[in-house]
Amino acid sequence: MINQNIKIAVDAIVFGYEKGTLYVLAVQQRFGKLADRWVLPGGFILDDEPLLTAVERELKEEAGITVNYLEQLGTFGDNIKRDERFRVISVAYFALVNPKNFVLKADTDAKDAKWFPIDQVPQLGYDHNEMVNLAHQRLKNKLTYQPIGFDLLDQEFLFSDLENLYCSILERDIDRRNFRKKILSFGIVTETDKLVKIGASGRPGKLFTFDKTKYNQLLKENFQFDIRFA
Amino acid sequence: MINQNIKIAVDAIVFGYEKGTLYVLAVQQRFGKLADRWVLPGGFILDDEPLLTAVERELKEEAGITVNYLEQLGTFGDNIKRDERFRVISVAYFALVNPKNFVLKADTDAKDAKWFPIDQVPQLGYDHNEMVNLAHQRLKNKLTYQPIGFDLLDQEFLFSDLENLYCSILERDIDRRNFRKKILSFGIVTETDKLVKIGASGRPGKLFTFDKTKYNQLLKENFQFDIRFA
DNA sequence: TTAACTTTGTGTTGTTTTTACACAAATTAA
DNA sequence: TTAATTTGTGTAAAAACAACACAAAGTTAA
Repeated sequence: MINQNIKIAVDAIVFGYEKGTLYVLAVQQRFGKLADRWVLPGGFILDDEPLLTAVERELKEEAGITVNYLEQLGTFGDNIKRDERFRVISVAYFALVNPKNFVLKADTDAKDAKWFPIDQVPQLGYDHNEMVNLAHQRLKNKLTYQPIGFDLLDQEFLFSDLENLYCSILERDIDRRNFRKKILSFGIVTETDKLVKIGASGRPGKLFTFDKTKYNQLLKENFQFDIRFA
Repeated sequence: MINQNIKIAVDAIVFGYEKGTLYVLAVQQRFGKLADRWVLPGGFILDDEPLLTAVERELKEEAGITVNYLEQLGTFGDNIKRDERFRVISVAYFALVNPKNFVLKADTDAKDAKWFPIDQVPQLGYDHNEMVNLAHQRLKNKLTYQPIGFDLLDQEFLFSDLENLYCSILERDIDRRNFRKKILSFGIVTETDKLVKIGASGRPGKLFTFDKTKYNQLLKENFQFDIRFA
């Protein structure tokens, strides 16, 4: 008989983006050893609950959000002292959401839920800073070879929004003309006929949308999304 | 108090390569519900044992091997009926080894250990075929952006060995001249002064080695290994 | 109402990278 | 010695990338 005193949790690194800043979601613990401490949203899974379901449930419970994109990041379990009673192994998930779509609300276990700019994330409990770093890396990489940036934006966006998102997350300058040319060449972003003026001043721009159906179709024909430039 | 009746296991998808064929390691179970069934090497982790250590231990115990490359692949846990007594969540690891370096020997739990050509893997127990598929995909992808092919070859190899490895694993033709030019341009493969004749006939070729130190150094200078062509 | 400012939108050219392609040299087997 | 096999090498055309500037549409302030 196997004698194992280990419990399984899930945690989520949820990224949000707004006006040139990348944010990470953290919640403040209400109970336990680390009460008041900021940690990633997450918690123990139920015996009959799939991992993904558990993450979605916790995000709903602790912050009141439903994400646009969710994938497994990795499993962490060698920080054996998370709880005194047993070892905890945590499966971390990488998630993207548009913060505008939700008002954060801490429901049950969490005292508070809050967006932290990625460069101002406080010291989190457990090994959660490590998870954030890994997820941040994943985000940067993935942005260049998968069209996940759209999951951080409104459904309709200005080309400059997309460009700024890439600039700020990848932390480098991008040539506006080359960027636009490249993205449009893929044929997965379509122009609507809506003109819109956003900020204070300047020429109004057209709104664009990401055509997911087209993208999935192209994938079958061996299309490879790829944005990498100086 | 958390009441969770779940156990944690690790499993490894170990790839080996020899003469144009990619192999996966499987072991035959000796005990339990699935006795005689082929499965991936793996098993339950100990309470105080890091995940990586557990995989290495199982590989040693069940097949007598030590791998060249090992990284986490993903965590599987939604196939709730692996064991009747409890749910099992398994952290799968991706591993590479040069089969020539070992004679497989099934030690404790395993009745037998065997290399299966990737396209002749039998139906494995649990969700192990799914893991193999995911790992196979990972191998193909990773081969193009990380120099992991060398972990499947002898320390000294012919350029044609490397080329054949890429051809056969990626299942496509490669232009010999362009491939060589590209790889050599990275400066991470060095030519030894050894000439060697391998097969039956043909002009002897020089042996090459992968310069890992040089590679690590280049990484710090933002070098990006990348092999993708028609 | 005009001038200054801000943001969107658009093409071309030079440079680099990728692709396609063929033949001589060294060896073995017949 | 001839045929077969494998290694080793360069060039030219095509495609992709990088660099770059100015007009159009709107707002704000003098």
